[in-house]
Amino acid sequence: MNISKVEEKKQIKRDRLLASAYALFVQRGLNETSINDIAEYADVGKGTFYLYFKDKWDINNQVIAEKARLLFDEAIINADEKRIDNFSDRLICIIDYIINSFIENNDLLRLINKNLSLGLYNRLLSNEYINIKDTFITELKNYNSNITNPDAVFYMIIELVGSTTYNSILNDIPLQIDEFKPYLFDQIRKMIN
Amino acid sequence: MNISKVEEKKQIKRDRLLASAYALFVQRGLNETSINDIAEYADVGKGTFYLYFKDKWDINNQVIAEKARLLFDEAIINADEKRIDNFSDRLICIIDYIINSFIENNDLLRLINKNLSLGLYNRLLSNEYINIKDTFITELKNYNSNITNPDAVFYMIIELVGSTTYNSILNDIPLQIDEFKPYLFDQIRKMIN
Amino acid sequence: MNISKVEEKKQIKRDRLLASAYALFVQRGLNETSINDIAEYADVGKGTFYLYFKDKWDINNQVIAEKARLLFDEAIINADEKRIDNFSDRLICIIDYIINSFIENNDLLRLINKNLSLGLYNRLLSNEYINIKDTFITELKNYNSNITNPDAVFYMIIELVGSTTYNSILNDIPLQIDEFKPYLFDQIRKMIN
Amino acid sequence: MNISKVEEKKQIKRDRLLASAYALFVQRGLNETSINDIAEYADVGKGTFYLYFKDKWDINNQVIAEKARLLFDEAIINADEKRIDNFSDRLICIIDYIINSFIENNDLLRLINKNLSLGLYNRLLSNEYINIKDTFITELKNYNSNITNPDAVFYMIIELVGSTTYNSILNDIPLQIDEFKPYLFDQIRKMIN
DNA sequence: GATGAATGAGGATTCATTCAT
DNA sequence: AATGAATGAATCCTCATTCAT
Repeated sequence: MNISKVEEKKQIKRDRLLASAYALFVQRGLNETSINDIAEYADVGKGTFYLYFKDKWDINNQVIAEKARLLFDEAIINADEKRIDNFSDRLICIIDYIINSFIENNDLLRLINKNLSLGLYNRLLSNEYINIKDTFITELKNYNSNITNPDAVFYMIIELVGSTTYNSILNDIPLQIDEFKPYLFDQIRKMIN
Repeated sequence: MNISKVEEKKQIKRDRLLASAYALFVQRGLNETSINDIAEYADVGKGTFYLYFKDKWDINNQVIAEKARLLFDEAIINADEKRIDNFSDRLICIIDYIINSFIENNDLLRLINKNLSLGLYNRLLSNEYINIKDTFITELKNYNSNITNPDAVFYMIIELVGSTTYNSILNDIPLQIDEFKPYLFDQIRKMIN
Repeated sequence: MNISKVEEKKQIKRDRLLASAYALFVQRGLNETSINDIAEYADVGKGTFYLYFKDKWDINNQVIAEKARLLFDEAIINADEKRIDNFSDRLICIIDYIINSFIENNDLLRLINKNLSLGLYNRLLSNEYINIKDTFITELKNYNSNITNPDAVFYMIIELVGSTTYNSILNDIPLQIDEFKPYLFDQIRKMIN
Repeated sequence: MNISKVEEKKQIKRDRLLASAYALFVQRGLNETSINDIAEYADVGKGTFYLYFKDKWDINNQVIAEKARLLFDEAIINADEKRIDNFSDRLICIIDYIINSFIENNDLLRLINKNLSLGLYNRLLSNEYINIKDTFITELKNYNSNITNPDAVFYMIIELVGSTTYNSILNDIPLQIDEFKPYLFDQIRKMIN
């Protein structure tokens, strides 16, 4: 069909721009990347950029959103495949998968960690496909009915993992990630028990 | 003496520039503030800026360092005055003081949170006057000899507090800071016990 | 017939583009209107514009020509209907009609006044349907055979009316148009007598 | 003196930019001249332009204002030197001087005629040094006390001269300027009598 | 004939940095 | 030491125009 062919081409351009932006943001950082750079690297006209994105921050958000969603999806699928019944084990499994992905892809860690704004962050956690937060909270309540505020627990886990793994993976602070993981997971188990 | 008078004048210029930078960074953010802006707001020649600072990032680090050190100092002095013997209570007291300062001064919270790079961060924790980290670790060991890695605990506490309070104070997420505090402090006590 | 239907459709597109250009030129001015704007406002593809017009200045001229011709035609028809025999009265009547139209439609006044180039101007005065200038000159000669150069008189009248009414209508300078008219008409009568 | 030397240098840059803008506007027109062009032609850094002018329209207005004022001043000085007592002769003398200047400098005519906005126009007529309009009106009243509205007469003369000479000088329409002058001056005399 | 995606030339503007005074 | 005029690289963004569908 004609229409789909045009749409397909558009999708390709858009994808090329996203990939280009990802590569450059990761390489040099957002501030040091110009729209010119992105278009050039994507082998696309400068004006084409503006057909798909408003500005640098727009494409940055979309890049992160896409990458982060992909990562979450994979982590959950992986946990599903392992058919772990116990909630706390399942949670650790998901977190472990994400941490391992970051270990293998430091650039992604850097990008997500540096640029995740609150708005984007919340959109990610409750997107149309998988409402991560609600699922977690429901499951946590079943698992441990003593917890007075599952919401608070959820956020503390997210923030604790997010902020500590960054320095552990990239700078071995306070410990190398492999050594740090036991302490982190131990802490998480304490939080939900 | 003449020399001291000159030194004094220089100090005044430097302080004016730091104050100006703080005001503008807080108001518009680092990216949207130019060196021209800083010099103008400080009522100082544009060239004068370069006599005291290398570039925008240099003055930014110095601004944050100064403000953060001041805050830590106050927090510790305050705890000292209260003569709390119990380690965990003392720790909570210090953290509470810092959180309360952030509640009263959201701009400072925003500035520190957004711009605290690892290098600066570590310099702050172990500056010449007060080695916060070492003091903490020594005291923690005395308090609970079962803890295998006090370093890891220290970092987890720092990161947990840093990342959760930001959203709690500014966006009431997951809860208003006053409601969130009990959960946070509870968590910290768990960590060191 | 098919052919006429196609022609009709083409005419509709062309008219839509002209109307769109008129609206936008009047609203924002020529410089601030892009071809994209015109096509979009006309609800027509961007490429379609180029099937009917060469560029912005082309459509601008056509817009003005159309609007101005319409105005002249109306003014003359109106004078004809009134069956005024006396030449000077008839002339004033025509001018008065045009001024009144401008009073009611300031946008048109602005558009014509700002963009009337000499070439366009002369084309208007001597278009295929009504040769305004020649008619005037012939009638003027009959009316007052003492006038040595009717051409010069014609131009002076045209220019005097054109330039003074603009500021009078839009800015009340030197007077409101209603107060200014007597002086202007008086002057015109002097010119042809 | 130091200060005056710096100020002098600044004045030179500003003048170079004005001269450059004049040359280019006259040559290619305002729309076809970029700020880059102006700076380059003035042999000045691109950024320097912005130290002295806001944008293209700003410098354009200043160019015209300067040139027009110069012209008026010259015309009046010239008339003063001739010591013509009779008001109508003096007026014609001034207008004649201006027209002759335009004949010798068509570029100036084009520039002023195309870009004289109302605001600028009024500022010119009543600048701090010579209030042309007020002087005219006072003198006209003395000359002919029968005139009911000298203001209206003044404007009509200005507009008539301005608009007819443009086409006469540049396009010989309706007549060459030398042939046209008698008709124009005759008309002006009629207006004030 | 109609469309609108793609392009890249071109223009406006900002700003870090230098340097003569 | 202090200044601020001068600079031009760098960047953003618009828009006329083309051309494949």
